[in-house]
Amino acid sequence: METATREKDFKIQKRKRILFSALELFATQGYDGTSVSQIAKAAGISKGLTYVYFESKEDLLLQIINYFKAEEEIRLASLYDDDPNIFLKRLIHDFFNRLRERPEHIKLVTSLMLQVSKYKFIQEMAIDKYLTYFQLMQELLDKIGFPDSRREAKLLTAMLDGVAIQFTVVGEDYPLTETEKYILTKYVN
Amino acid sequence: METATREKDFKIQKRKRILFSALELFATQGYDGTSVSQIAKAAGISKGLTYVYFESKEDLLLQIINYFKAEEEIRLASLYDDDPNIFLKRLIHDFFNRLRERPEHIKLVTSLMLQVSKYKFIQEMAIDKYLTYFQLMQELLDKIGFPDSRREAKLLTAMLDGVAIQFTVVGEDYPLTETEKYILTKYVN
Amino acid sequence: METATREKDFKIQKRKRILFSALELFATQGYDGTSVSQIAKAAGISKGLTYVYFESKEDLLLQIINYFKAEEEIRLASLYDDDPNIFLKRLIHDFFNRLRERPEHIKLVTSLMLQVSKYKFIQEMAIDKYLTYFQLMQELLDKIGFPDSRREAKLLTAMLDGVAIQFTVVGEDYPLTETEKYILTKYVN
Amino acid sequence: METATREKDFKIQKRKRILFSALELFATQGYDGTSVSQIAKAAGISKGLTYVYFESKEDLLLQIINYFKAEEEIRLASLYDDDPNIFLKRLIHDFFNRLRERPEHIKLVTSLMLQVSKYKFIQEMAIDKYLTYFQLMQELLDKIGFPDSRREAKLLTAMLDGVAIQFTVVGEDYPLTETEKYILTKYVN
DNA sequence: AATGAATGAGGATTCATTCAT
DNA sequence: GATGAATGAATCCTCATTCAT
Repeated sequence: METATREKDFKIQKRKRILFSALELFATQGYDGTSVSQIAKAAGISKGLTYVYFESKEDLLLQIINYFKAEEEIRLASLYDDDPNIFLKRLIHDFFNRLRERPEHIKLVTSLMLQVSKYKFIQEMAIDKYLTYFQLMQELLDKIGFPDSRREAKLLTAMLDGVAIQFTVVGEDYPLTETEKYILTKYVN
Repeated sequence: METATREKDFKIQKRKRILFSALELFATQGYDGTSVSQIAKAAGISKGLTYVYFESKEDLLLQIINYFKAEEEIRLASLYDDDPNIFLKRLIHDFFNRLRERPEHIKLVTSLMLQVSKYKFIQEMAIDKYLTYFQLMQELLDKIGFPDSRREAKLLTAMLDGVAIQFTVVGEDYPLTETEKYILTKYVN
Repeated sequence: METATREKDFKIQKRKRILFSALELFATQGYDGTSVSQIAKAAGISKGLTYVYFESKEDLLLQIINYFKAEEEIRLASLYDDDPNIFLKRLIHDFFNRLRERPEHIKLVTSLMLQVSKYKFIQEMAIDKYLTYFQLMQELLDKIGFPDSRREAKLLTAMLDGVAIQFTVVGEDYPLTETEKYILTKYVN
Repeated sequence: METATREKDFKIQKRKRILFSALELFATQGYDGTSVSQIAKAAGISKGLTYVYFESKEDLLLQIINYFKAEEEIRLASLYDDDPNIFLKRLIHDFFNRLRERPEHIKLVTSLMLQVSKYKFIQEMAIDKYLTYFQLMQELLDKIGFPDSRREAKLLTAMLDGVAIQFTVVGEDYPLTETEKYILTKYVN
């Protein structure tokens, strides 16, 4: 039993190595610009083994998206607070934090949103993500007392997406912290 | 003379057909996800002819970017007004208008910004575009009397980029006109 | 009539320009390594016009070979002398002279000899050339009084082909004149 | 261990099959006149596999040349003898032997010498080969007691190159053995 | 006569995927 | 489980040749 568990863990670790290698490469070179060989090499395994863990290159992308979804659910739960001001503040802070620490994640999701027609699961993910955040933001802004919460939520979510793009373009020079603070002063009491 | 001119026009038209076919495909499928054959077919010509008008697939992308640049220069000039309120209003209106009428243009530019490392000319274009708009917006907001024009310009430009992404995701359902009006009320007197 | 003649001359001149351009390029880059566009550009005409003067790329090669044959016939006639010593001396001198002045001609013929299987007319040319020179040399060496004229003719012709190759490899540094003299001392009284 | 070794051998064998297929085709059709597909088919493998063993078509040619170099070094060493007469005799005999048994090898090297400008490694090979043989021959002729060893070495090496060309042209009918004997009587005691 | 636009086959190369070991 | 050899379709691009002007 013990051994079986350790082996299973081992398998899960390897799966993750492949997944994250793919994630990083997809984010920097694009899905079509990345080959399975590159992914395997980055993960330190053979090309063939990739197909033991994932059905295809497309499946790899699907699983990355699934990973994003699962991670997001956990993240959202961990950020929750009854006080809408605190919750919103945390949401915004978390966005900037990920931009600092896992820029590839946000970069990849953002660019996938622009390739919505490639696969159906991309479109679903994109719409799902859009709706989730939009509704959440609206609710929070509403509770906080914004007069036009619906429109404001739209702007706020757009703003965050836009910051991700600008950060990608400008890189290190982009004043993430400053922008974060400025947005907070506008939306959070 | 007449004939020569007509022929030249014909050539220019064909060049544009190829350019726009490529533009549309690059915007929807990505640069790497689009083959030269697809471009040629969309333009109604043979694969080989593409290479009479453009040196390579990369050159095609470069020429699209050059076209964007030239078009933008003209557009900016035509939108200019001494009154910063009017100028800004026009800028914002024009952005939404293009989103309505030439969504591929904005989609492509936006997605290229996320692939900044692919070619040097993409990076240059991205940084150039970012700086140009940021500075212009800041100047206008400054004249209009915004207290923190620098930070506000950053938000405004980010917001517009973000709207483009959301419009791509949601499509027809996205309330472009409403969002435009709402942004105008916030930034223009 | 006058005009017609001049026009005909003009045509012949243009034909020659194409032929020589092809000859030079075939010699330096090889037949397969040379494109019809390159030939046309080198001749200062359009691609299409090439096909007015020559049926195909293959035909161009065939005509070059025909040109070589015709030129050779004239050359041989002009070198003829009743005295075998003088005739042989002239033959050898002429070979070295062409190597100095028209290295491409010899280079091309030599390399075609190594591609004998490509087209039948290449093989015919090669065998014809080989036999012609071999028989001529043998006859002369015989008259001069060489004991084993047949074998010696074989060596002498091989020697000349080999000098062409070595000259191609070494270039300017190769002592053409010295080698010529040395060969003459061995074979001509 | 056993299995691994056998597999490695298998790989080396396959590599050699590709190399020799290319060698033969390059020799008969020229480098530019030969496609990678043809090579693959001749080697009994798929086009794609060629690129597992060789980086490119150019690399294939380079490796052929490297193979020639290595083989030549071994050959020269095995032919060596303190007696210059014996050494020279063996050198000449070996040349004719290869012409009989591996005509493609000599044909390819000879035709590459005429395409010296194509790749730098061709030029290097050609000059290296020329100098090596020229110096070796001169030294031997010198020891044997030829009065003008330098010039004579030049002629002898040229002669051999020329014989290769003539053999290519004439084929089976060319009297290799007779020519070999005749050359030997002239240069070896 | 002369051009060069246009075509489609073919060339070198890459790549997702499979499979024997 | 793990490898990487092997395949063949697809990619970018070139080129001989044709044809409308």
